[in-house]
Amino acid sequence: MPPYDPSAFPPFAVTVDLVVLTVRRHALCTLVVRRGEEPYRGRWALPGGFVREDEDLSGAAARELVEETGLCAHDPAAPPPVPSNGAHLEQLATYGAPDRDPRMRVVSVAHLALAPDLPAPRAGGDANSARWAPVEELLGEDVLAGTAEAGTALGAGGAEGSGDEAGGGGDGKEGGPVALAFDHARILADGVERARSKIEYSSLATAFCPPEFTVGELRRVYEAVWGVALDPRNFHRKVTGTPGFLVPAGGTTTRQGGRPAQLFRAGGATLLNPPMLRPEV
Amino acid sequence: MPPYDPSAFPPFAVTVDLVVLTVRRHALCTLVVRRGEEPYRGRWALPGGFVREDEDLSGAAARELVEETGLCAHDPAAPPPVPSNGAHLEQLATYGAPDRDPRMRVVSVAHLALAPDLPAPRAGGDANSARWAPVEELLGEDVLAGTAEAGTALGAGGAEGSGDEAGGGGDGKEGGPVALAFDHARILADGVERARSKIEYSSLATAFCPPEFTVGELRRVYEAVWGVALDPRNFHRKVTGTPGFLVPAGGTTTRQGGRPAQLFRAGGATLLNPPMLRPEV
DNA sequence: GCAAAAGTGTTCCCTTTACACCCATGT
DNA sequence: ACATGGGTGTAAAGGGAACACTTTTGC
Repeated sequence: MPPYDPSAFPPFAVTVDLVVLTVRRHALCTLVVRRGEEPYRGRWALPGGFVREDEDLSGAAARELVEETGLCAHDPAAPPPVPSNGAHLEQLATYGAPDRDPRMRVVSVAHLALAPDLPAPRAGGDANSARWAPVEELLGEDVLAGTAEAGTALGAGGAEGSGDEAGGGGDGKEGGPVALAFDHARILADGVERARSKIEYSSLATAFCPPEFTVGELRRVYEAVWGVALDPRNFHRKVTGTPGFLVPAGGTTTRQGGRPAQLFRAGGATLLNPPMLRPEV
Repeated sequence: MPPYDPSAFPPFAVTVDLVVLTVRRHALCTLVVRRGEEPYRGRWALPGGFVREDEDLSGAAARELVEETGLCAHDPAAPPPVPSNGAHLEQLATYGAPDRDPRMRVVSVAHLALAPDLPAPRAGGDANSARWAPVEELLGEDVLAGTAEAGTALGAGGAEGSGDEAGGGGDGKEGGPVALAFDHARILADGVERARSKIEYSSLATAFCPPEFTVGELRRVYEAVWGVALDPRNFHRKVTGTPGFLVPAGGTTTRQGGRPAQLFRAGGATLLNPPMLRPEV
């Protein structure tokens, strides 16, 4: 290791970028903000910002998350003072290619946040400069589920919510798949992949749900994130039979129509054993 | 996002640290180097160094790995020019607490490398300033396998290699578990945990083996990394029955004693499906 | 012959899967 | 009545754990 001479190492800017995922209208969505400056002015980007002098990395990520969404994140590795309101936050990966930002050398520590469906994004003052975008749109995921059949089970093509939302689809600049700024498409893809694999063996899928939820709602989270259709009967048996995954909350709800469903809260277990199995292909 | 004013963000030093793991004498070991300067002068630390101005993060990690071990790493995400000789290299996590280095603000992007057993570490010139240390020693892992029974299945207590090695055990300064410099114990623990879980569902365990190896040698890798004893018969059936995991290399060897064993090479598969199951408790 | 490591066959059991069937509500 | 989603029962198929048994070397 070379000696630590303050003039012997190149200075870097360090930022945190956030992949904030949620499930809206049966589709996996991520929070993007419109860039106001060059480069990539007008393009969508992941929210993020500089790490401050006195701040650790997860602290910076939690601060950005609050600023962008109002969510108080729960980072299992963070010290107690951070209040939790259900959102999950974890470090994803770090991106530092020399040319990833044309202006200077920037190393970005990306974080992954999972949140329940929120009313509407509140950007820094400007309302239409932030939106929840389906990841399928941003990544051009024709391969989201492999086959066309799975496409009928979920997403914009399904029967449940094709009505457009104000400010949602018609997003101005680009037509077709929207290209994210910088290397943010790569970061988003890595975050989505992490979420997809992590709900297999952990109870993290509950982070997409409100505090109380039904088995059916949890199943629809898995279906949206994985892009598959799951057998409701076997899913019910599986999740209720895994100790510590779900605890009954007492009430029932009929908000999905049909027979009233039991309400559950997330149990204490974080690791699922045996794991949920993601269908092949 | 605030505007990019070069004077508006605090400058950071960015380093890469390496968790280089290997299996020696049936124990999981990591490469540590003796620090020559303050702070932590004389203490063991993970190898690492500054990221250069024109270098990306995986490039810096690969360079450090060559400098410390002579290994040419294979990073699946890296561009072609990097030659592979069997070692595996991947990004682990990034550590950036404001006080992790008392002298300045340093963000370290830790990488995990898995290597076959090497003759001897070659530090930057100095021979006894680098060594392979059993992770058990560095982490005080009484909980390595949970029960005492598993301890008999492997490690220094086993029957196969209790003879001491020159320069190995008696390491000077500290008595008992050696405390690593900085937050390197945390980084090492994260790297070990990553390796332990990743060999479950990927073919990465072969990165600990020489180019040609037997099923028994591969099994001893799993036993050393997990700290458990595995049934040789079921293990054999499992790995030879997983398509793409192993391909016959043609010859046999008797270097382990007993009946000659078939030699294999790592197959093309990187993901194991179904995964290897780590015994509970 | 005996010890040691490599392989094969077989049995038991648990999980997953597929699907028939019943339950409780809204319209 | 009927559509919709919630929940239970059950039988077939697949994979893992445990272990008896055979094979091939060195001493």
